[in-house]
Amino acid sequence: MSESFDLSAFDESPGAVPHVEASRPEPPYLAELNGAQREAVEATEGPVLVLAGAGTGKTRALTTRLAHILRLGLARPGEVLAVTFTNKASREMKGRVEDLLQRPVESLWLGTFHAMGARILRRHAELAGLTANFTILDTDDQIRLLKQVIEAARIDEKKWPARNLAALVGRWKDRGVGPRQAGSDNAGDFAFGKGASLYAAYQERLKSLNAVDFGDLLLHCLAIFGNHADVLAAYQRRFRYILVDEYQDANVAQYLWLRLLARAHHNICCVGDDDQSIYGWRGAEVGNILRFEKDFEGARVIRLEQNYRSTPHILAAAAGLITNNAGRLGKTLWTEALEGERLQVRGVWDGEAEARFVGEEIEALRSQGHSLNEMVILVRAVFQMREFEERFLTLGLPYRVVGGLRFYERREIRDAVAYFRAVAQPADDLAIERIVNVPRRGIGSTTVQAMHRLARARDLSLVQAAEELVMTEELRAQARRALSNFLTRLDRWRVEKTRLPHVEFAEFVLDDSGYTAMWRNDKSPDAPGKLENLKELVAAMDEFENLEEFLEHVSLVMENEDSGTGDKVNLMTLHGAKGLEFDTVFLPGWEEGVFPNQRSLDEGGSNALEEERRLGHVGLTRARRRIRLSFAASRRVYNQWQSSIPSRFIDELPKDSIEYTSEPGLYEGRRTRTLQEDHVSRFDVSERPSTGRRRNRHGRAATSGGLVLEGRAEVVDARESAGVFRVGARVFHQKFGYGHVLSVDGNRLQVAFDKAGTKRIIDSFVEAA
DNA sequence: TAGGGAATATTTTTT
DNA sequence: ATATTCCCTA
Repeated sequence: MSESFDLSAFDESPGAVPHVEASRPEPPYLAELNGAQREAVEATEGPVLVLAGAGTGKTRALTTRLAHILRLGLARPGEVLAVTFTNKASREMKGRVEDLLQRPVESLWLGTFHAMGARILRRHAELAGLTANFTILDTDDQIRLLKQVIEAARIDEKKWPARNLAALVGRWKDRGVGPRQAGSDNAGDFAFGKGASLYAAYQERLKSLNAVDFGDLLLHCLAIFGNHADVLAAYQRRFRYILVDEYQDANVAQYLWLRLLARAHHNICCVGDDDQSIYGWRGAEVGNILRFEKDFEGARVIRLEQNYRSTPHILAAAAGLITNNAGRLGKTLWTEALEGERLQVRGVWDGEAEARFVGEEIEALRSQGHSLNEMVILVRAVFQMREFEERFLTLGLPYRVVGGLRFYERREIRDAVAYFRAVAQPADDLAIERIVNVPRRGIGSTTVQAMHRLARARDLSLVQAAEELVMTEELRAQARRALSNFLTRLDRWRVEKTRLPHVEFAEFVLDDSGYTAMWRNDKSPDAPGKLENLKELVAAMDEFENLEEFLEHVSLVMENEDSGTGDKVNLMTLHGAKGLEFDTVFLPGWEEGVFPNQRSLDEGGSNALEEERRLGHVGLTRARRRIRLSFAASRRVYNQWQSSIPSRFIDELPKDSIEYTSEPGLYEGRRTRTLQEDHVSRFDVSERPSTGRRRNRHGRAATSGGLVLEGRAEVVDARESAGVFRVGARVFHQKFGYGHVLSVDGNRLQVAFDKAGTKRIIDSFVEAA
């Protein structure tokens, strides 16, 4: 990790590499591979493209290849570059390589594109106009900064929101387009063509803050490689072997980065699956995979098609779906597995019924001895998760949300990190701005604005400006005192940073600033959790050498903590599921508009539809044994009921591999006639007399009382039939937990919650406990 | 300056 | 419907 940059070190001849192991008999790991996998491992020299379908052992081939290269002594660990897209994937790869070699492997260049970009950039920061301790901004900081840039240009931020500009800049960066080239690029339709100049201004601001955003990690590398041939040459010589996972997800910037680095040795091996390209929206170019053979002459293409994961029915379903896409490289997955169950496709009335169905299925499987860890619910979008969470809570079914909001994105963590940044990096205005009045210390927006004005006028950092400001008469006495106190504190922290070990320093700053006290005094129900998270953050710091290393980790790697190790059902998005596998996969919400997602279709046309289909393909191929797919006839969106029609993707699944098990009554007795006929009319809500009433169900029905749903008794839940709660009744609330009713006034309850204090609640938000 | 209340957007996916 | 952000008043 801490090797210093030294050009001469790159030139060591491979003769220094020990060849002892090469003469040994065939390593045992090769025997475990099939022919194609083995070919992918042993073809170490020259460009190789491995087209690997889902479940064909692609990660195994890639990790074995890496281990093989090291074992044969073809390169030393420091001479291999292995890039992945996620931190998880790189952790896994490292672990598996070490398992194969049966020893720890250090100094490999193994990590995400962004982490590797950051590593290179830190060594040459000055070539990009930065210093080595530059800050990596996350999306949130980025948007706040862009907002300032927009306002500085006297553009109405309301008409031209910073997030739109962030998206535009992001797209430029994905394509490797710097602010200069952006001008000639016609995509600059932000604020009447001011996009490119705002982009330039933003880059200037970043430089003056000694900061970069995610895209810059690669873009700056590209610029350095372009302007400093010696630096590029050194890396080209260094990386004797390059391995790339999930190549179909590479954007243009990443592609250019790889192409430059691979130019000396051409020993590049990319593994990918064009059918699993699901990140087009953030700049991934399937085209990269298609042109590999052109870019690297004499490239060898190896196909991995034997699937070790799923049953034939599942593979048939996946194939049936994906063949509807045009322009594939084309692979045919096959398996030796036994036939297994057919896919269950179930139509339900609404989202609630869907959650109920999934819950029942899970409980049934569990009672047959299946582990919850082996079940997953894959949704298209996070908002779909809520219904399942609610259902699982009432059932008492343990679950974990994978992905959700990441640890680092939580407010308390961002605040704490901002404190550390403010101390460690004097020019980090964004960090200062974030914490200057958190907790409240009487430094309000008037004061901050004054700081900004002075900083801009004299080209100072915010802290420098503040230091000047307290010397003047500009602020009122009260504000001046407050600001001066803050500056004194900040100074003190800077001193402590050099004296204390970083963990103690962190504790000290959080306490001394009053930040922990702020949460301790906070009565809200999630305050204790925030304190927990802060503790966790500080504890996590222990694993790092110093504060700087920790800050790097936090911006690039920090993920949400493992949500427990127990036996739990998994809940995640389809995107989040890539690379994972489960015995049982639930695929809810296969309706037009939800999946394929309407917004996605609106933005991207037929390309987007194909990407949605690939997403479906990813979902289906996660399953080893069984799939339960469902769609609802109507769903509550915002506060309105919306009818929906089954996803066109359902029609694309081969009939022989499917079994329909829709809810009784849903098709008015015609449910054996199926989904292949015109489904629009079947789901036209106007045909369903109960619709109007259902619409009321979550609105006024509870108060008007006495509604009887003819023939639909099963959907009337306990809450309504019970009418009102009595004083003293135990109740449960989604957010506040358990409590008892203090008073009742129509549908309004006053509830004393065990943890969250006393609240006034509408009765429909609690349920009997 | 702080705090409450109104107005506003949110719901695609993320390194 | 809910969460955040913004604006106004005390």
